Formats: sequence, C-alpha cells, structure tokens
Amino acid sequence: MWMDWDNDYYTFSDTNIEYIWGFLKTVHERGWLYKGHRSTQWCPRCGTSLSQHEQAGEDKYIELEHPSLYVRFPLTGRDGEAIVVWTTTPWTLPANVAAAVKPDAEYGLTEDGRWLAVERFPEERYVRRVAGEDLVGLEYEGPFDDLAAQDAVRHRVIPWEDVSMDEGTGIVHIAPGCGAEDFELSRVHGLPVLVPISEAGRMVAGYGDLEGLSTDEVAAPVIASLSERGLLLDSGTIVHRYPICWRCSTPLVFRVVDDWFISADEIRAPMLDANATVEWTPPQYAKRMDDWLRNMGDWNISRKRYFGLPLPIYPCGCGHLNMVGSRAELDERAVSGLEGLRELHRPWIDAVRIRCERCGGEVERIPEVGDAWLDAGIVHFSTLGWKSPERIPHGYANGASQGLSGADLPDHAYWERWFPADWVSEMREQIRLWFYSTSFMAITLEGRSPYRQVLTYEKVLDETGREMHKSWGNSIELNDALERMGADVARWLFCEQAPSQPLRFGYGMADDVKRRLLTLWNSAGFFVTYANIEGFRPRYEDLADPFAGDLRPLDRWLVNRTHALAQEAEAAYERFWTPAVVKAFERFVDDLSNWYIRRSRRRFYAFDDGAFRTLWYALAQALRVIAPVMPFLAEHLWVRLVADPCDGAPRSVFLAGWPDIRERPLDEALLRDVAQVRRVVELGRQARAQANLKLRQPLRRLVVQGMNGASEHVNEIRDELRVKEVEFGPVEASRLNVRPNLPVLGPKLGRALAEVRGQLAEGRFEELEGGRIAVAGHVLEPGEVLVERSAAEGWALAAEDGITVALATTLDDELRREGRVLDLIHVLNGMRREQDFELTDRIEVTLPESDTDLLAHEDWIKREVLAVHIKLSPEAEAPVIAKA
RNA sequence: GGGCGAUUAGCUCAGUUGGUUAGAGCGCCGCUCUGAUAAGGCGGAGGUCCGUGGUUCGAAUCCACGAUCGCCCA
Repeated sequence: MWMDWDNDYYTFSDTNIEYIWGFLKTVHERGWLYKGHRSTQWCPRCGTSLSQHEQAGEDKYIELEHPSLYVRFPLTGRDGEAIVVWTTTPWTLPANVAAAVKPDAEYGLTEDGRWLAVERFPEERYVRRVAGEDLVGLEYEGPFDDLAAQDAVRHRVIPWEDVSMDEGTGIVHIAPGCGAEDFELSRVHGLPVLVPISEAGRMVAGYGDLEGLSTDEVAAPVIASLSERGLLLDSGTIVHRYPICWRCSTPLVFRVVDDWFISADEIRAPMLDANATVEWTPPQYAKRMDDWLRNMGDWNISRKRYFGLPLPIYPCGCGHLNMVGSRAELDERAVSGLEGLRELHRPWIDAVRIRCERCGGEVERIPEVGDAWLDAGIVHFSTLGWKSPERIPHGYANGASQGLSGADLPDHAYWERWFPADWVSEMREQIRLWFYSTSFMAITLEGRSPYRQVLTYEKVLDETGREMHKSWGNSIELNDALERMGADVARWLFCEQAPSQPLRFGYGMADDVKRRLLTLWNSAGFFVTYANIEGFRPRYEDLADPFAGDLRPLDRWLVNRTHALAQEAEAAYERFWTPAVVKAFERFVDDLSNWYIRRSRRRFYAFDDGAFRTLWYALAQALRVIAPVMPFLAEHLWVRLVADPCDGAPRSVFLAGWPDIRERPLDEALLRDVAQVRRVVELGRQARAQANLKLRQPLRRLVVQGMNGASEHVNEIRDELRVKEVEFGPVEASRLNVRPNLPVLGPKLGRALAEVRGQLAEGRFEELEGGRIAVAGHVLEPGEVLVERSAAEGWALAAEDGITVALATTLDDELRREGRVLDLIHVLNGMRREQDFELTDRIEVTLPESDTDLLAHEDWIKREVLAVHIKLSPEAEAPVIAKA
C-alpha cells in the first residue's frame, strides 16, 4: 500500500460537497429524507444535537452527581390523594405533561395519601390497592401549572409498559420535550410537547422567573418552589452514569428539535445483504456490523453549527422540498447570490436563493450543516471520480481545498477499476462511523459494499495493560516512540500482536523486539563483513536463479527454506494476519542464523562462492518478504546488500516487488530432513548434558533411530555433536518404550485403544519380527507405534517424537587428547579476543611443555587460531600468543 | 436487558480442520559457546488449559450451562 500524500483528499472541497449533494438528492428522490421533530441528545455548549453514532462509544458516559427528587402530583377530584414521581432532572418538571404507570403492576395508596408501586415499596402500609390500568386517565395538578408555558395543558395519567420497577416510584414523570421515551409517548398519546430550553441549554420564555437559567441553575429554585408548596416529599442526590458530549465533555440534555433525517427502513436489508459479502478480520466483527445495522436508527444528518457541509435543502413555503444535487443545478436554479459564491460553504452559499420547482417562489437554504460522516462517507465516490465524464486535472481541489491538494478528479472508468476497495482498515469503533457511513452511501448509490475486506483492530494500551492517559503519565507520544524505539520497532510491536485483542505498547517491549531484530542485523552484518574481506560481488540476476552453480545440500535447504518463508508470509499477508508473518519470519531468521550460518562459517572464512551466493539470496529475498512490516531496516539492508553492489538492481526494496517463486515447488523432503537433523542435534545435546560431557570433548559414536533419509546430513550431525561416527539404525537398549500412533490407531481400534494404550505404557507387550508389536491381543505394525529406547550401560540417550539418539560415552586416550586440543583452541581464541586482534591477524603461539603431545595436531591448531608458528617453552606455564 | 469476545506457565501470549509428553518470548536457576559477545545456544524449575456436565477411542480445541473480565448495543 502506498500513500500519495501530495494528492490526499479534503472533505471540505467543493468536489466532495457536490458528491454528497448528489447522494442527498438521490436519497430525497427515494423518499427517505424527512424533517423530524425529534428528541435528541443535545450539547448545550456546542449548541447542537448529536447523532446516534456520536452518542455511542467509549467515554461517552461519566459518573455524575445529580439531584434526586420525590414529588407529589395531587390528583384532581380526589382530595388528599397524589401520585408520587421520582426525577433526577428538576429542570424538566416545568415541562411535565403526564405521568406514566405500568398497567399490570399493582399500585397502592398509603394512609397519608401517596400512590406508589407496591413492588417498589413493599413495606408501606396501603389502604387501597389497584392495578396500574385503574389509574390511567386520572388527571392531576401539574407541578408548575402557573407558568405560561403550561397554559392549556391537562395533566393525566397514561399507561406505559416499560415503566421501570427497578428504581423510582413506579410512576414516571413525562416531559416529551425533554426525553426520548417521553417524546415517543407523546406521539402515541397525543401529548403536548413543551421544550423548556434553548439551543444554549437555558430556560426559554414562558417559564417565569426560571427564564435564562441553565438546566443546572434551575434546580435550586425548582426545589425551593416545590418545597414551599408542599409538593416535595424528599430531596437528595444520586451518582449515576450520565452521557456527555464526545467533543467537549459537557453533560448532554434532551431536547426536541427540528432535524433532518434519512430513513433507514428501506436500506437496512440491502446493507445487511451487502455486509454478508464483506470479509471481516477478525471475523466476529461481521456480526458486530450486522448488529449495528439491525439496530440503527434513522440517520440524523443535520447539525446546528456554523461551519460544515452545506446541506442543499431548500424547503418552500408551498410545502415543496427542493433539493439541489450539484453545482451545475445550483447555477441553473439560482435567482440571486451566485455572483458572490466563492465556494459552496457558508456564508457565501447562504446568499444564494433558488426558484421553487413547484410554485416558482424564491426559496432559502436551511441554515443547518451536515454530519461530518457524510463528508467522510462519500470518499469512495468523490475521490475515484464516480460518474465523472472525464479526468479533470486538479479537479479534486476546488473550493476550500484549493492549493491544499493537487489531486485530480478521475473519470468514471477509473472509479470502475478501483471500486469497491479491496481492503479498508480502521479501529473497530468505525463500525458505527466510517464503515457504516461509507456503506450506507455506497448501497444507496450503487447497491454494493464499498469494501471487500475489512481489518479492524483494538485500542492500544500501555505495556502493563492499562489504558494510556496523559494524566497517568503512561501515554506515549508518537514522536517520542519514533525517536526512542524507531519506526520499525513500533510497527513490529503492532504487527506481532493479534488485532482482535487490545494492543500493548511500550519501551520495555520495544527493547525485546530490538534484541530479536538484532539477529537479522547480525546475520546481515556477518555476510557484509566476509563479503568485503573476500571480495564477493552479488549479481542481481542470481535472484532469479538460486540453484545455479556448485551448491551443497545445506545451500539448497536454505533456498527452499527461504521459499517456504515467502509462501507462509504470503498466506498470512493474504488474510491480513501480521502476527503469523512476524512469527514465520522469526523462525526463518533462527534457521538462517542458528543453523545455516552456524553450519557454514568455515566456508565464508575460505571463500566459497556457493555459500556467499546462497546466504545473499536468502537475505535479499527475506528483505522483500518482511519489508511491509519492517520498511526502514529492510530498505537500509536492501541498499547495502543489493542495490549498491548489484548492477541493474531496483534502488528500493519496495520497487523490487514480491519474490517470484511460484515456479519453484518446495523440496519438502529436504526441509523435513533438516528439521529432523536439528531435532537430532538437540537430542544429542540433551544426551551430552545428561552424561555431563561437554561439546569440546569428542566422542566415538552416535546412533540415531527413528529417522530416515538423512545420510546427506551426516556431516552436520557429526560436527554439531562432535562425534566420530553417526549410525542410523536400532539403538541397543535394555528397555523399549512403545507408544501408540494415535491418529493411525484411533480410527482403527476405536474403543479398544484405551486398553492397548494402557498395556503399552505398563510395558506389557512383546516385540515381534520386523518391529511389530503384540499387545492386548492385537499386532501393531511399525507405523502404528512410536518406539523409543532407554539407555544401556555406556550410552547416553535422549528421545522425542519417535526419534531416539544414543551417544557412546566411553572415552579413550585419543578422544581425551582431542578434547584438550579443543580446550586449547578455545583458550587461544579467547586470548585473541582479549588482546583485540583483528579477525585476519596471524599469531605466534608458545605452549608449555606439558602440552607437547598436542603437537600431534599442530596443523589443526594453527588453522583454528590463525597461527603461523607454534613453539614449546619450558618457561611457559600457560599458552602465550603474539602477533606474527 | 440483548449481543460479541476473552480466560492456557510468575508476566505477555501462540496453539490453523479434535490426536502422542500443551508451546514461545520475558523473568528465575544451572550449563555452554567465545569470529553475533552488555549477545548467541542448551537444559531445568514452573500448567487443575476458568468451572461443571456432555459428544468422542481421544477435548485446551466441539456442544450446553455457570463464573469472571472486556467490548458493543439498549
């Protein structure tokens, strides 16, 4: 993925706006656009309503302390009786028009004349009990009937199934201008809607002395007034979760306002259908999206702000709703204001009036601007040139974005080519935001999803798993991270973790990653060091021809191993699962460093073209594989290893493309053999550790059982385990350990397997000819069992996964002497290091006379320590070296 | 209240169609290498795979119920 930063898109360009206008016109033609009187959550500071997707999400609720009031509403015509309601919003009481009861709940009248739900107050003594439905229709005195706003309001008791019996009194105060559910009830029951607060959240005219007070400021006078009139039964405070504005954290209030909506009814099913075609990673987010779509309300697209997307809605007094779908249409229909129209934003757009297409009258645009998710949701169309007749150079950057972007507006063919997007990636909260709005618009305009695949990820936590907060001192600024850990390490941290879980991020983890990447760095360093010493020159053409020349089995193995890496990584990238890429790469680097280089060092010391070419090939191809995850280090190494030394090589790893290895099937047998060799070596080391025989002590024999076809790799086993002979065959042993091969025997034996397994474990079996095993009345073939053996005298033994290795532990004089030679080489090389000799320095060695017998191996010692001369000295108590 | 996830070693996490003795990194202990060296390698200690039932010859894995935590929506 490449970013074209000079030609990025701007949502406030006129081009973007025009595309949204076109969308809105389509929506209107389908009959989905309507003006709603809707109770919405309202931010009094921002002076705007919030749409559904702005209200959901994290940190949109906080714990707040509010008043908690119990208030009596005296029943009309029933002396001494009153219903009791509970509220936490005193400012809504002056807008009360009704009280709701649950029809099938039991209500009781107390001795002192209070009606309550019995379930809520079971300990009260009731003088009368009735069902809620028996209270329905009763009228009561409102708490603020004196206010002008309350003129003509007749307060009554209404039924409501959803009255909560978990809190309050079981009777709910209803103010349709102040709450979503209240507003819904007003529609059902024809209740008047009183909106007591202004856009700024202050009480409006008609509310007497309360006018001008904020919702908070209203509490005190309301409480005082109720108390004075004997209506207040109890007054306290409550701490509860309360919604706040996502922008400014101001507590939200409910308000009934005029807003513009797009009905979701007709598009819901097509959106669900389209989502079924989208491949989500991780897959459970497909269900989240379905969930959101099934529950989504109508899209509230208008905002009462100054700057923003100008909505092209021109409602005429004649009742006709005019929609303008493009700049051209505006030009055509305008009757005034066009001359000053610099761009489609306010204030210029507000001066433009158009002619009503029905009555011919002059119409003004509504003052509202659009939801920002309209701006973001249209980009699949506006940036790719949907229905654009031709490519327009710099056509994207008009209006307010002029000079900010050089982007062209492509033609429709371009759109056809790139829509829908192969892949989009965003944090999972975008399900209710960008994934939603882009899908909504694309389904409306084109009937298909704007993306084929989605990768969502979780939020980032610190390395101990806490959320990052500046005030907690644990947040990490991006620039600090780039500076201190580096961009590649930061990216590695993100890529190695599953995006379905919260991601951890921190400097301690970064150090860990650095250490792991060091292995690659050192491997490349090793190559460069010896390539320089020996004058190796890679050729770029060799990348296409890895098996040319004189290669050894280990070389062919590394080439195959590299191809296996490319295949594994490709599969992982294809499903956008970078943790698998990272893991495959780390395994590869281990093989490269701890097996290939370790096994091949000597070939680099003595110029061996095959070794240089193979290692170079593996490194170069691996860089192409890992570049997306580790771009900077990969680029740096590519330049050093490939671009600089090779004629005709791409200057950047990102221009080199993906390794083309499709024509090269893997040599699975070779890969398996070497994996087994590594396993044998591990087991051999275990056996040595058990027998307390260090690697510097050569041994005579190693017997390997349970591994075939490794004759090509005998040398490697011999060297790694420092034994004279390696033999493949049965391990002589005093005891057999036989286990069932479950995937084979399970289906064959079924229920009888348990008994076979038990008897094998107890050693109750018999070994037959040809490695067959008789047990519990069955005869098992060699492939049906895994055989391991325990040690006989004089052997050290280790076994795993059906492979057994046996190491002869007996020493003789020659073995001991060779062990001393290796010790000596070890000491001398240590001295070279301590004395800061160069890798290529030749030395002279002086040995004490006690080492005389080691001179039988003089050439060996000279070769290993780069000595030109070894002499004996009676004075020397320990070896001495000097530069030759 | 409805939905979606998670729960595996001291910590962070893998575990791809059910299969042998459940793995890695970090941390701890021991050994080793000494041309990766403030590194590398090997070994060890450390697990009721959240619990209970079920399916199966066989369950960390599949099913049911429950617990805890997180998220989404009301």
